[in-house]
Amino acid sequence: MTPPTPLHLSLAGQAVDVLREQVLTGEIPAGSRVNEVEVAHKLGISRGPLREAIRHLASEGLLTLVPHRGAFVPGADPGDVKALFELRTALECAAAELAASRRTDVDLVRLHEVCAESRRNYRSGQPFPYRLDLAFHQALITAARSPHIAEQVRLVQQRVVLLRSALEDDPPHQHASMDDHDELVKAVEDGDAARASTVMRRHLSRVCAQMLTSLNH
Amino acid sequence: MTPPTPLHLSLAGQAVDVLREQVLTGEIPAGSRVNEVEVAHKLGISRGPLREAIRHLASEGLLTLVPHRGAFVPGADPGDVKALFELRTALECAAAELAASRRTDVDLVRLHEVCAESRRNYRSGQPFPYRLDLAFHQALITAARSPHIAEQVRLVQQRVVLLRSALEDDPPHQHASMDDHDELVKAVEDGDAARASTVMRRHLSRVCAQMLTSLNH
DNA sequence: AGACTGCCAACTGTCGACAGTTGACATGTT
DNA sequence: AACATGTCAACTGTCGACAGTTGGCAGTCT
Repeated sequence: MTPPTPLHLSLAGQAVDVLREQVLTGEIPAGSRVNEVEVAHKLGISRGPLREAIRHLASEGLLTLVPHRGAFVPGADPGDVKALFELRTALECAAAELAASRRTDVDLVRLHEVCAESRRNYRSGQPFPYRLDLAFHQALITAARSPHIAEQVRLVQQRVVLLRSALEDDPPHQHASMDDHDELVKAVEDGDAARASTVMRRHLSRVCAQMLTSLNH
Repeated sequence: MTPPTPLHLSLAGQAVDVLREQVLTGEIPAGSRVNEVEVAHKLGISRGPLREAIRHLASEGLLTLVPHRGAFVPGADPGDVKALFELRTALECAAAELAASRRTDVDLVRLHEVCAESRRNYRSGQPFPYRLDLAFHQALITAARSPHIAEQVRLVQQRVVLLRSALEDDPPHQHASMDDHDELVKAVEDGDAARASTVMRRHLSRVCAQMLTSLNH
């Protein structure tokens, strides 16, 4: 059924997926080094494709390259966290504004859906899975309909996930986040771009502060 | 004088610089393909480092990769230009806000310097070099002191330069841009973040509209 | 004439091997 | 003992060659 379609991704592409997963889940812990021959052998490929995969992940900020030394999983530096959240705030506030002026009905349905699932999860007493938080922000940038902003948001959120994996998971303040999310959906629903941006900024500033305190134990 | 320092960048790094230059200046025209063996031979290197260079430029948006076909210099699509400027606006408005609240005296000196040179150039009757426009925006993001935002702005501006190289250069509206720049400096000097953001948004919206008209001849 | 089929050259994807550099350990010196 | 120097294994940077895929062209059939 896929005769001409190269169903099999290139080896480099596959390696990117596998490595990204391992880095984001902390399977390859922060600070550790990626040995080319070792990993290539483990993946059953040669060093060429693996190198391309490593460079790709480095361009996404998931690895840091040191000439003649190799690739390392970056750790969490408080100063860098603040700078990263400045970028995230710039991107997601803009996304919130655009979403407020461009959202369709299906976007709103999706946003309400995610919020409802969060509430359900909260009442069940279970810990707040980051999955739901990501789903919310994902739904928002979808509503913004700005492909370049969406791509950058994806990259930044990925780096935030990496930072979180380096933290001993403090359960996120689900209640505060849920309230922020609800308020955001309301602003987007009303088409109030300015309010959406303001709420997003407050939300992210709260999340950032929380991560910084987690960093100092 | 640089005994341990690997003064010579890696071959891949050198190739990145050379290729970036050739792509941005239009020496490799939009739509054309980059033949690996041919270019590698021309640069006197092997295909390995060249491939890494190509992938790197692709991650910067300066090349588009097609599996089993190779790398192409992307052309200018009006819809994409709008989306790109949405990203640029998000980033540079945030930078303008931050600059207004963080700028030091040396930042202000630099900003005034660039504006003054623009006025001098204008009075001399010469065409407005994009160099001065880039210098202004560069000075602004320096004043913002947000490394991640700065990096992303650099990448976006690079793509704008690529778009411009694909256009038959219409001289930019220097007068309007100069006024915008002056107004921006004033807002930054006053520490008025909201105003800086507003002016930047208007400025970029103007520049974007101008590029779109240039696209339709 | 037009459409389909099978071949072919060109190019990308991948591999294994060689060369140069780095950090660490061992040895010698003050 | 602390420091400087020499040596070495491990790893990255680079290269040339092979295999698989793509798009185009010639030839054939309707």
